[in-house]
Amino acid sequence: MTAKPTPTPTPQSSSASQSKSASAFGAVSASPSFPKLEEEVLAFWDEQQIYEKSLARRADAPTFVFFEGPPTANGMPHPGHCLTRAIKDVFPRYKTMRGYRCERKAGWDTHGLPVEVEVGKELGIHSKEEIEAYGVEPFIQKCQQSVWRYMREWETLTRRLGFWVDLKQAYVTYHQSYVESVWWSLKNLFDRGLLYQGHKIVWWWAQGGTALSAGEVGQGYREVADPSVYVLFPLISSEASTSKRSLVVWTTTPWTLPSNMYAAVKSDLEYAVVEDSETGEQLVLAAALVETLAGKIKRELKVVETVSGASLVGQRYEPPFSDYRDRLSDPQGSLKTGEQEHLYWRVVAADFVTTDSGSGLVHLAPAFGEVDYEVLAEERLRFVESDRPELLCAVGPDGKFTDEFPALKGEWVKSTDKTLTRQLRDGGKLLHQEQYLHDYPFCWRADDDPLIQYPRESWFIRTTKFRELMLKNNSQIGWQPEHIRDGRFGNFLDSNVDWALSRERYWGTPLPIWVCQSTGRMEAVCSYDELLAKPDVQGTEVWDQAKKANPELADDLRVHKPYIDAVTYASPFEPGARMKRVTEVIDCWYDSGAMPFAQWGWPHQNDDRFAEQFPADFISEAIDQTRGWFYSQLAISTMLFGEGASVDVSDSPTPVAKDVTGSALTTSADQAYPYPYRNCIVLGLMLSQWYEATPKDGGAKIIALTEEETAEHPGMSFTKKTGKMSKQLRNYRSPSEIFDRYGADAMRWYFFANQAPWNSIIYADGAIRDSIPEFLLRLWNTFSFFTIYAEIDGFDPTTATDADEQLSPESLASAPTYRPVSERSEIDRWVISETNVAIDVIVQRMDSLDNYNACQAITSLLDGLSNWYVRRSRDRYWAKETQSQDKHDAYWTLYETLLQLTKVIAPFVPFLSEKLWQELTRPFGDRVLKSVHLCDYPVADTARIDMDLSQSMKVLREIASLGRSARADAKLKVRLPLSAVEVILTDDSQIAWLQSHDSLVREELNVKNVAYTTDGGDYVQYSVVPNFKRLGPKVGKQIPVVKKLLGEADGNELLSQLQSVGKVTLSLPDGSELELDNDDIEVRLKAREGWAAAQGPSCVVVLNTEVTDDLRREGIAKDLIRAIQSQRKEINCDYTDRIEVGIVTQDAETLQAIELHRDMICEETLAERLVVEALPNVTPVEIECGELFVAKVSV
RNA sequence: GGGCGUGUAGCUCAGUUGGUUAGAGCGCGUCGCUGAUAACGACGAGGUCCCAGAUUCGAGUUCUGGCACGCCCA
Repeated sequence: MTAKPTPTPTPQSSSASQSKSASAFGAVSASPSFPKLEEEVLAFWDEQQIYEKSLARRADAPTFVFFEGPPTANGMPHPGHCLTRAIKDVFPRYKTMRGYRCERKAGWDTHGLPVEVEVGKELGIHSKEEIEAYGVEPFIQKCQQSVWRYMREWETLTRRLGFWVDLKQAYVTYHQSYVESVWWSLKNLFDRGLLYQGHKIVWWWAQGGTALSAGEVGQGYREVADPSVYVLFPLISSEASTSKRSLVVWTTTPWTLPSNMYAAVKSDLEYAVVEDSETGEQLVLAAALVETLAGKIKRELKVVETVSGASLVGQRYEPPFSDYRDRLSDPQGSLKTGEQEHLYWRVVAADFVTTDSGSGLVHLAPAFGEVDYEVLAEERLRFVESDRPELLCAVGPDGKFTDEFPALKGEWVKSTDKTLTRQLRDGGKLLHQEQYLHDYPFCWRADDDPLIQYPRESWFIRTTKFRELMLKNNSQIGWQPEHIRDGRFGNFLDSNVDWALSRERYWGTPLPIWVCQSTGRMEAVCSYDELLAKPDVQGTEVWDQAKKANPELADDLRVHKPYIDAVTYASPFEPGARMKRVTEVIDCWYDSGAMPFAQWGWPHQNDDRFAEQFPADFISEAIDQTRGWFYSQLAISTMLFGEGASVDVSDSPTPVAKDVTGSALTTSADQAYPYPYRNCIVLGLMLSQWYEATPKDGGAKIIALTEEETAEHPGMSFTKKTGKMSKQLRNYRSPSEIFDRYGADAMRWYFFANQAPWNSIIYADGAIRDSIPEFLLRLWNTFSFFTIYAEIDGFDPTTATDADEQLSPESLASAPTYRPVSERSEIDRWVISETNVAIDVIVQRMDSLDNYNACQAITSLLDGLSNWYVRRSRDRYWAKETQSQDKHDAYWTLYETLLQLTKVIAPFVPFLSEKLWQELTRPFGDRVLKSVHLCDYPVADTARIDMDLSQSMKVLREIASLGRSARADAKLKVRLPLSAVEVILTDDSQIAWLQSHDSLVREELNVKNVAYTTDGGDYVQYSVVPNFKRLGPKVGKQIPVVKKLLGEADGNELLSQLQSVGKVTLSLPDGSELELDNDDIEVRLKAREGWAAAQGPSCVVVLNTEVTDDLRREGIAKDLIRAIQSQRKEINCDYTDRIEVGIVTQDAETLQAIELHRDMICEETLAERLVVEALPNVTPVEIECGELFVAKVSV
């Protein structure tokens, strides 16, 4: 093994001969503060407008279209938002470097109930009445202001994370131009007959006076105990003789009983008439539930007869509360068949009735249940139009009983269960009562308010008409992961129902429909100007006055409530009548879905921008957006621009949008599917991981985010938890704190490199911290190593006079010291080959939107560079001769590789890469691009890829690894030289190459000689196994036999047969013979017992364990060198400081070692003098064999 | 109740078209290195691939049925 030379040259020669470039790279901190570095980079980007420049460079390039799904800036961002924004950043950055123009327009979702709730909290008000009392005008003004409250937080996060997006040009959903785009689209739908009004049973927040979307309802489910009552509905018998008989009807919502209309059975279910042993009454219920009920009421129920459900249908009963019956007197109506039937209080058939719980008879109050309502709808169809049953509803929109149920008028229904139950009991109509645990929705913003189902008049979009088109669209979208297409999203589209569009709220896009106050006929309006152009417009002064009173008022508010409601005009449908707007605003999901065109204010403006920026090539959000933004976008775009849209338009009887605006609507219908986004990465949800302890005194829970933090609470026992991030629990670190502690790159890298993005990610604080040494610091160390020696040796890349502004590898070739790669050493060619292989993989993966595997390739490249290339090349940088070609090669190779790597990682860790770029290109000054983000992404140079070399090096690394393993087993430390190792391989294909490049192995393993052979009979046992992949298809069922035969045969024998004849022949039990060639079988090695050996997949490494005196003394010398080097550091020697060394020892062999290896010791440690006595005025350190004195020599 | 997804080492996760020795990082243990050093490296231990069936010469991978968890919807 060659001695490890010291860093050279001397300080004098260094500064003298290389003064020009010696400071070229500058000093690099060994332990950088990444957060601080990132702040500097941010300032640099701002100052130099790098983002703007990166776009400008691609002004004429093909587009890569990205849509920003607008976040609702209605709360503080948490780590989950960082993931979304990081993914949204990495691909546009990558595509930009790959030569595309990728604009990134930010956007904000500003409308909706969440904002209203937030403002309500601030004002201390809750219900719609309170808002009305406060005043709609000041209320929506507050809403508009509130939206900006968290915006700064979001902008700070966005910037600090390095998410490049144009915040200055952000689209905002309440802006007039945006609202008018939405109006245009709604008018289009209206004119095509796709907007209609209907009844809908909705989940209703009575206190807030609004319906909640399915998503909102879903957020509020929690388990509660509700009363479960079995109520008797006495049947009205036509035969007076039969004894009293009642239906047993079950419900968990007693408050709906006053509005009862029917009782439902299932036709094909068996029902039993039983006699109550106690009262003698006859009860009707599902036969399957008789025993259960008997158990509950602890009475015997004797079955009198059984009947089918169908036979019960049509029987009439007395409703549990008689108010309606008293008032309506149990009317009859004419069926379409001509017969008469009672409108209410009959048994009807319904498929949803089960015997899972209850009694098999279900109370129907169609006002308060969607399925109940459907039954009513069917019933109505049986009657002639003038005689249909009305919807009975004794509850007002405020959730309180109305005049229809005078007994409890004005009472909040959910608190009347007890009273009602008592009344039933008093009336002898309550058979049984118990508590029932089930999930029930509450208002997600007002925890204490249970929701009720309630009928509302609502506007719908006929999306069901577009189901097939949406599915077709969906089928063409590149979903990541793919199962979204046919799974969650596909199923959702499959079961599409019409979009309930309207909201009876205040802060939202107003529904642009005006109604004739006389005829009720309607028309839609697509812009404010169109409205103003209507005949005899009145009411605009309301806005004018508000603006006059408060000039600060945003002009955008004029298209909002209440101002827009004041605007009326003359009805085109009847002379003298006025047109007045409907009162509703729309679902803010519609706003977000309109974003592809509304962000440009299209079609009222920006035809060209829209044409160019639609559809998107790439969008990404978390999986909760499946029914949100992913759907709203797809639905709206399909309806407006999809196949057949223009046909619908031309068929429309009323003037359509394109005539009003002059914009061509049909551009889209020509475009190919898919709409409106081609690719979508669906991110998993982010969970948190933390440690939790509950104090014994029952105080508040203590939350620790890392294991270390738990130590701050001695005596507490913490349990590790994984779950949702919770604002209340504060079980996650705020993004800004993460940035301050670890930096944005650390977080980004963790997100990109640790799991496929669609998995739910468990955010663990420690995991982000860990990504620093794993990747960032390792890269930094490699870079720092380079600068230290480049500095010392005065490596000057600017001698490449033709270097281009991106320092591409080709252009560096102009340097006089630059040799073609093919002429450089194996290890240089290897690392360059590996780099190009990695680039090839990374580009492929990133083009497929696969950041995870791209990062894997980066990690393994960095590992090769740091743990093999640099480690094995250190001697070359330390070599004395500063101008040797080998040294030049080493620098150029490392420099190039670092440059390439810097570009490769730029989209992932934009800060660190920027810093590296600045440092690496510093010698070139203004000749190179200011930012790595302005560079082109590297492209693999296939000419530099050498797969054979790559394969051989892999074996070499395996040999080194096995050698170390064998040393460890034999307890022979690496510092002790050994005379030889023998490497036994299965075949000779790589021996020649290995032999000619064995210095790496000799150095790595600290051995004098390496021998390679395929003939290792003494050391190893051979065994032969089938190559299943190849033989499987060939011999099929014989495989187990072949395997057995090969296993039983003598491996060494088979091998020699194979080597001499090129094949082996097996005699199978069935008498046939099977010939196997080299590729059909696989030779395996196993080290024999008794040798210091280790085996790997392709070879066995055997150590010669004989330690001669010479070897032992050399080992001692190396131990001494180590001790001296360590002491050099201890006394703060500079790299090039000279020292003198004294060693005091009684050990004769150590003294011999010193004499024998004096030169090597001095050379390696830069010792000018080495004596075997104490040095005066120097504090000694203990070493194994005595005392060591090291002192700096003053110059 | 329905849909979708997940289940692999102590932890967090990979695992391409089925191929017989299931991988990485962290953590742990042992050792090494000591001028890339508040770092780093090597080696090692650690697995019933959730369970049960089926298909197949061969299943972590395909199919069926369970179980557990998560999300979405009722």
